[in-house]
Amino acid sequence: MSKYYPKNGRVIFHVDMNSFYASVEMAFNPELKGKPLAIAGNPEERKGIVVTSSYEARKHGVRTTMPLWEARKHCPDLIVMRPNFDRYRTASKEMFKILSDVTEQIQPVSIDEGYMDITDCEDQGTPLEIADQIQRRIAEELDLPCSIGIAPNKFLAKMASDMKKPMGITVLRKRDIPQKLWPLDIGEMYGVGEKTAEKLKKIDVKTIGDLAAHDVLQLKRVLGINGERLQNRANGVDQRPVDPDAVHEFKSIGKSTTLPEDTTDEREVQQVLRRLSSKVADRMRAKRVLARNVQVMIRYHDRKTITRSTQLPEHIKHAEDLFNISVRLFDQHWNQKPIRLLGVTAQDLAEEKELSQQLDLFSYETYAEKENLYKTIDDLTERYGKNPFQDLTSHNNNDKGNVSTSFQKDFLDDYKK
DNA sequence: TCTGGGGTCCTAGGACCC
DNA sequence: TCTGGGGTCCTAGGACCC
Repeated sequence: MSKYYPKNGRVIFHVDMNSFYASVEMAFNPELKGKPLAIAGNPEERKGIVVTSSYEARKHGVRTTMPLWEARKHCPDLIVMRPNFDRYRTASKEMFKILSDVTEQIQPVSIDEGYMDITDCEDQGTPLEIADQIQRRIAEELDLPCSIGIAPNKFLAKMASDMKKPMGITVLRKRDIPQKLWPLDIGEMYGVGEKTAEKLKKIDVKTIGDLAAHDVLQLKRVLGINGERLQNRANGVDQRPVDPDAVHEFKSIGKSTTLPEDTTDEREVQQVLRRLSSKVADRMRAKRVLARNVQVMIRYHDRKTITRSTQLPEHIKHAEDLFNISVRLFDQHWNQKPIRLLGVTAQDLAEEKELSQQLDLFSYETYAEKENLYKTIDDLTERYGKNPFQDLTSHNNNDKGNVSTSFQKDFLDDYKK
């Protein structure tokens, strides 16, 4: 068995759920199986783009980020559903629970994929046997398909899981690279998007193999430090460890929304910023973090997007502080043109417990009060024509979408059937 | 009839300090 | 008389991923 576990190397899995949202809906309602299904936002609110689609829908040309009207043109029988994020989160947790029966060395990357380091799992079988067992359990217990890549590092595992879908298991060893990796179009490579692919094709790098063999100095001139890194990956070199803690280390928490219609109405903007601030604050509280930087995002009618941020003298956590600061940033930078999207993001986060000593001194006091930004609610009322915090409390209660607890139980019961 | 929302990482320039 | 160079912080924006 030990020959499958090289002494001086790692064995990394990349587990990738296949068309995850659509598959969860099919597990939830088996009548949807085999039908062309798309998960999409509401077109009435200008959010009607395809987030995920089933393989049947893809056969007809439906693609992720395609506007719904275009998807329907390709596939008139398309069944369209709004996303049910609570369902997806529940299914995701169950999926990672199955992975954690193999090893604790798991790094979730998103709701539907993660890396595993199974180097020390020799006692559980060969890598292929372990992958097969994981795939079978996820299929049998959750009724969900996944693909698994097996490789000596994260990059190769990621590329491998992409090679056979759905329900594939692909081994990509170093010696397989020339035959399996290098022929692929450069645009297929993880880390190479539209812009980078364009730049690379201009210097005659058309496949991953071309990248592997190209003059590194020219790559660095064209792509900066990323050129060298991408070339290393193309040669199968990637030292990044599987880091189970990475998922807890939040760098930012943001919330943004496309408005139902473009607006220049400052009152409306403030209402939206208030709602966004409140949601961000809710999530900060849930994760017990505070922020020392606030960023607003404004997207205009022509989709030109600006971000403006400010560093604060101390950490904040209250919705009204986020709101005050984002309104101030907005006022300072809005060019008076119609707005399509607004966003509020909390950055430079710190854990509450690490700040608790300082916090004890002023935890009941808001940053706005402390800095005398607005001395009283009356000042605010005067400024905005209305107390902007008035319905903040009721909003918090109404707007959590917290149907989940009993609902998740139902869903799990359904799964266990 | 276009093109969501959640993130991360990197770069580059200016301010400021030594 | 005629301006170096390194380091850090802050801000804005680009690119990428799912």
